[in-house]
Amino acid sequence: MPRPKSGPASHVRKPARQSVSLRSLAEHLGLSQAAVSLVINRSPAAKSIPQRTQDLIRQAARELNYRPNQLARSLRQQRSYTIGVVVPEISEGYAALVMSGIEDHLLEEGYFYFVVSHRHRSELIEEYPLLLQQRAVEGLIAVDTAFTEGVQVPLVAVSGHRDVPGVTNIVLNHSRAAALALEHLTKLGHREMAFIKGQEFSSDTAVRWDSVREAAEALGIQIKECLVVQLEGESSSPELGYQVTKKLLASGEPFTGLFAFNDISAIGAVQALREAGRRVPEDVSVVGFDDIQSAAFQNPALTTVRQPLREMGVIAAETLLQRITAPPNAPYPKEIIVEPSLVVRASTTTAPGSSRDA
Amino acid sequence: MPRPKSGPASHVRKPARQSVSLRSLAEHLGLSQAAVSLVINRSPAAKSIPQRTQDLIRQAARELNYRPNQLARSLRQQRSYTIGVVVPEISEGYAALVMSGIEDHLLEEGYFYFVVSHRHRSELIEEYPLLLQQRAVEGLIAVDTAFTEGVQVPLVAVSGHRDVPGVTNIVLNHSRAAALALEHLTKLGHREMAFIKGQEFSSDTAVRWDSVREAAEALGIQIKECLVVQLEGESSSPELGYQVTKKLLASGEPFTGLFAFNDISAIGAVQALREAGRRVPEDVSVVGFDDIQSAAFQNPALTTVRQPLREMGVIAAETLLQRITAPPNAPYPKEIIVEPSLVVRASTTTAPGSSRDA
DNA sequence: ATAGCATACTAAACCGATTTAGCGCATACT
DNA sequence: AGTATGCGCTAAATCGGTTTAGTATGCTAT
Repeated sequence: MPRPKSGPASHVRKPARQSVSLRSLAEHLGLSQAAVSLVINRSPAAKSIPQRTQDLIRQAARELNYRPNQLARSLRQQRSYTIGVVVPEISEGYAALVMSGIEDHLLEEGYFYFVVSHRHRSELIEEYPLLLQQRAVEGLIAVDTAFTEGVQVPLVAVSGHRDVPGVTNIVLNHSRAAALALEHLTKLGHREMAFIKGQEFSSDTAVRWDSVREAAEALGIQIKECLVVQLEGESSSPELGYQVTKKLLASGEPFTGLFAFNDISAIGAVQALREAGRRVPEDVSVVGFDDIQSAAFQNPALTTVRQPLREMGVIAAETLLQRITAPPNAPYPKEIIVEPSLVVRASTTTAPGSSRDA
Repeated sequence: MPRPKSGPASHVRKPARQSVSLRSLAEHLGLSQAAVSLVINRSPAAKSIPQRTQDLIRQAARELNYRPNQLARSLRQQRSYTIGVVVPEISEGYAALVMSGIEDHLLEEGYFYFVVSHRHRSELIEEYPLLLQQRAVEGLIAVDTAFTEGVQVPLVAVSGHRDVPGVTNIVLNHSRAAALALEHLTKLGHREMAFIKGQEFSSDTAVRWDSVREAAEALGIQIKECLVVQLEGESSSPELGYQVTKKLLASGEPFTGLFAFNDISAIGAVQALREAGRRVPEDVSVVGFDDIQSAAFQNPALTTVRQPLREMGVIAAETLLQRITAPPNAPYPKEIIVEPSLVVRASTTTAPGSSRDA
């Protein structure tokens, strides 16, 4: 249970009182706490305090190395300058990239953030937003995670939520993403295509699959049921893609193109294909999704549909801070759509025999 | 400047007062705040309060969905149950693995943590520990980051610090790590070896290099200056390893084994070798370092010296919490050594011609 | 002379909890 | 009768700041 223990361990140590408090600083100066506080915060109310006194106060603060306690300040001001970030896991790949975008913007603006990962355990998904709000976060960013209720602060979701009032969704243009991948493969002459769907619990799975079907239809490609597999399990290792690709191969149904749910599974797929004696890309072209850092350094380098993950993190942070500082009933965006792009690398090429066919 | 703006934006919204406070709950019950607090926290002092009243209090708390404000609690108790984690960057690979270990243990124990990344900018390395302490963190974990001063709370460093009083270092047994790699290569018959050293700023660079030299000497291997290159630049992309390996190849000096500073650079190295027409592992065996998740899914799968990064994160968190709850002047470990292991995969094999030679 | 005003501050409330000392009453004991 | 003990609570201090209302003083204007 992730809950502060009321009486932890044997020795609860009383940490040394903060060395220099506002009170001690004020006493040192022979002034009131109020005066010191006003000056230090450059409050407009300090305008009647003469420059000389202000200088003395600031100098003393510097010399004694005074640093106001943020806990106290937050309590009084009802502003914590803190937000909560909820991710499925702190993985290589997806979450790390989004987080680095979030961090960039937040820290620049003077906010700090808590990170929690729920590893798809539903009791944690319920509990964490509450725990974070107890810690006075001013807003939440959910990465690929859907909350059902209990969120009273502004919430921005990076791919995950649907139409819940109060949340701003940052979503990829999935139609375009699917079209990019399938157009690329068809242009290369591929007709027999296999697909790896995402796990049931991943919020992108359904939308993405719908988009794939639409794009396929638009391009006149028929999707064969036996060439569709679905990732299972919570790990984020290529192992999952490896497993389902074996299934795909076992079906005996021929295919020359493979569109994976993400780069991680594409990497596993490549391995399985190779073990089965299929060369990538000569025999099978593989397209991944996300463009995580290591996609470019696979062998062969992975062709993939790029999600601007870092930017999505930045946008999430920006939007959240805007919502936090906006007046209570101000309108806010329900959805922000970001565009994918196709990154063509070495894992795709013309379909076997297609140059003759054409 | 990462510093809270005193008057941010135009509309500073006064967030809705916390819906139900201790005060309102107590009023609702017609009891004092003290009584309610004692019962809710299961304080021993509540023993004189009859069960019936306790039940009423707890029931009301549940019904009104009372959740104590942690800010207020922390201020009063001088315990924030919060720690700060400082990393060079929120990358795929190293930091992500360590962080996931840290998170695992911390959240289990009811602690939350702030993450900050400094991207090797020295003013941030100085500023962040102070900023975190202003936010009342009870301890710090520094990942591959050396603080010079200003840390007044327990500090645990995961590879990075040296001999500073007050810090617990979690360090890899570098001698053993170097020995593992070089013994493996020599057993495979390699004599001509190239090395990629870490960046100047990486705290592991120096120790690791010393260990490599010692191990080489012990094995009777001569290290040629022209076969030693050093990573440069702050990015954590394989690009860096790619660049320096080109230099290595340009020197014209022959080599059949390559020991890289980390997996990321090893991946770049493989790419450079392959572009130069050298097959891996047939012509050159490559050993990486770290065993990041994607190492296993490279092609060829990377042989590497594994650092137990996740475990190091767990140990760091455990040690830190122990130090936090220990009495003020209790002794604490200065150094905790963790053991590397060699993970043999497909990027190393017997040296060209060595089977005939033997 | 005195109202009016600016200057240079301070007192005290407040944020939302925790925690110590102690009060009033009933019962038990000496 | 007087004192001790236990019960069932409460008052009030406290954590370390922020912020509003106000006070004392001196000066100017009428």
